[in-house]
Amino acid sequence: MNKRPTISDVAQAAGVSLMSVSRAMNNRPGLSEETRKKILSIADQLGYRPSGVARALATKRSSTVGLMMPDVTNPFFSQIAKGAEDLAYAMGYNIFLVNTDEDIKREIKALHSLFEKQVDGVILCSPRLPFDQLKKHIEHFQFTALINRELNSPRSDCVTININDAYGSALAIKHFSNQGHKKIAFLTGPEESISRERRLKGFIQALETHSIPYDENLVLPCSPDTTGGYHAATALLSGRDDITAILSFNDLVAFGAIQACDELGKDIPNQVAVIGFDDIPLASIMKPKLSTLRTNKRELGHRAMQAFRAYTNGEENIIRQQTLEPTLILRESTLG
Amino acid sequence: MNKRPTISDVAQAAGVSLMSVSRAMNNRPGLSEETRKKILSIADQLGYRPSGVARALATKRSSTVGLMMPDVTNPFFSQIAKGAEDLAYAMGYNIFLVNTDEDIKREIKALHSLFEKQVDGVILCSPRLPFDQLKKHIEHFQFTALINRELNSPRSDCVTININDAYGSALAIKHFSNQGHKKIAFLTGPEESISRERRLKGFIQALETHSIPYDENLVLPCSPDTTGGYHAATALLSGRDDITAILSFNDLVAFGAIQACDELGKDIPNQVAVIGFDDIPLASIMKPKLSTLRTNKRELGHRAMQAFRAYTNGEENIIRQQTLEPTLILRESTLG
DNA sequence: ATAATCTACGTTAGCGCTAACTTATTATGC
DNA sequence: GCATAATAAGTTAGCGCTAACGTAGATTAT
Repeated sequence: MNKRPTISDVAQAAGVSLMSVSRAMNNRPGLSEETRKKILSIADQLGYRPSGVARALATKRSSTVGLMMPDVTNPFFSQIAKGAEDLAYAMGYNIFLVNTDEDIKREIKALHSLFEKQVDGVILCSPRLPFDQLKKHIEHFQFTALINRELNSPRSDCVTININDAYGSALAIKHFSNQGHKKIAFLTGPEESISRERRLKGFIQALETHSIPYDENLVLPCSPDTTGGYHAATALLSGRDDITAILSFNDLVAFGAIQACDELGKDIPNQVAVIGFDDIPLASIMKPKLSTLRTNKRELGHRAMQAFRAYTNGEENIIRQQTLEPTLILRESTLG
Repeated sequence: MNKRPTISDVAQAAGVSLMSVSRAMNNRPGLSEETRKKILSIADQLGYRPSGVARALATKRSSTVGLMMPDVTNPFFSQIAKGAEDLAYAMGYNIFLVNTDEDIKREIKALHSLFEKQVDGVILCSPRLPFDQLKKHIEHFQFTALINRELNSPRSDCVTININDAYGSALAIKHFSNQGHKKIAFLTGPEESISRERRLKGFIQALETHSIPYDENLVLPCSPDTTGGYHAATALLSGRDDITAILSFNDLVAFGAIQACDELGKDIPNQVAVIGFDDIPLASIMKPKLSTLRTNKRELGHRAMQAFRAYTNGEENIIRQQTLEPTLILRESTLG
């Protein structure tokens, strides 16, 4: 690795001042076409690329965005990452990816590290941080997009983008009810999850709407993966035949539940109907094909970056609270 | 957002010089415990966090690594990302994630942007770039880990980490052969893929080893997802019953192939046996549970960061060419 | 013809930090 | 008790870039 050429190397080679090179590289006015071309050609020859670090220090803009999420490995989040990165790429921004593993301590460290890196904005997916702390951190960043989390006090530099979780639950219960289900279980995902809370609220309310009595024994928390769904469903369904429908925190949990049903000899959908959440790519490949509440995950990431772009462009009418509506996709894991 | 406090703000508030603050923040010698504590407490009070940008400019180290991959959405790559990010986190590094969408132009732009951001090293997953260009880019970086790609000319600042693809194919063919299969198809994945090439080579050689004639009509490229597998398998299997085994480029392709078999009324594994590649989390959830060549994806990312750490620590004996061996996991999609 | 404006540059200072050197003070050796 | 060394600081310069301002010469206005 040779020494990296700097702007002065280019300036010297071209026989011009630093500023002329800077202007040429940034495509700014104040140069004749001739000089500009000469500088750019020499820069190219030398393999010169401006130092983003020096530029960031001088301009106080790093062209960098932080993306914090529990786990990229989870299809839900990797899709968000993709949606965000796609637009970031188009904007000439780079993305810092940080996983938190649902660990609050790690979340705090992640926020600190992003702050030190002087990102121009952050996208925080499902932050678990208590409200007060979260708020304090947000204040440090120039711009924040909160995915899957509300903010009670509106800020001009913070946008929230949420799935309408309660509505999703309602859609599922409505369908279950229409199909005549009375004993509907809910595998809720992790107890600290915000989505869980909202979905549970929607679940309970929808039951009421459809005059189905709420039985708290049918509501079980679980880890948000196949194992969690498997264990929870096994615990729930063993030795009883009255539960005929399961709403699951996400598709992975649903898969786990289906596996449990399988082992317990319960036919899906005839003995137990299952609805998932997310519609990950494999939902339509599984057997039975999974009925699920589809959410546009790419769109979540995309919207976050769009809001960031709007904010940095100084646009006025940024929608501070955005909600994406899930849609119920009926496949083979439900009746009808 | 208030103005971010700088090192001078802390120095002034503490009544010490800049260097004392710097030393305190970096935990360097040359300070009494008393002063150190005072400085740290004042820094904390002010909410001071050193500017990574300024530090990077001064030290020429950004504590940042670039991670380039075709698509985070693909479970194979997201696991690599996780493995890398985990160790990066432990090292106090941040990761720039860049997707290339298998697009060479985008790959080049990604490398440029990472170079501008002055990453301390890059991890390149399955780069599609022609060899000469790739080499030229690598020379610009202080350290490069190549995942899923070889480098003919060894460099002290470049490590390659590969799956033993040919061996994987061989394991699959051996098993198929032991089960009496004679007509074995291979859905190879994208034609430009390096893995495809290596697996195909292993496939052909293994056939020879087991005295099975090679029939190029049984080898079909496909996009590396369920759709690709579905279409390829449909094209391959329609109107013929002689093909009894399919090796698939990855698990998604295998799922697609299984779906195709399903629709063609072919029983798995009795009429057609299927082996995938990767062992993504859902492979053991699918019905039938997928037999597959497991590769430790987390380990790939982890090793890349380990090599980076070793390199930056100035360690001598870094293994420049690492190979991970796949293992054949037999489940329900194969006989036996 | 002279002032006013514009074009195409150049100069200077500073972004926030640290490496490398310098200085004052205290501890140690003989 | 005095030289020597160690400790705990401080000072200076510079990392590579750009914002802001400066300037010479050409162009336009009056």
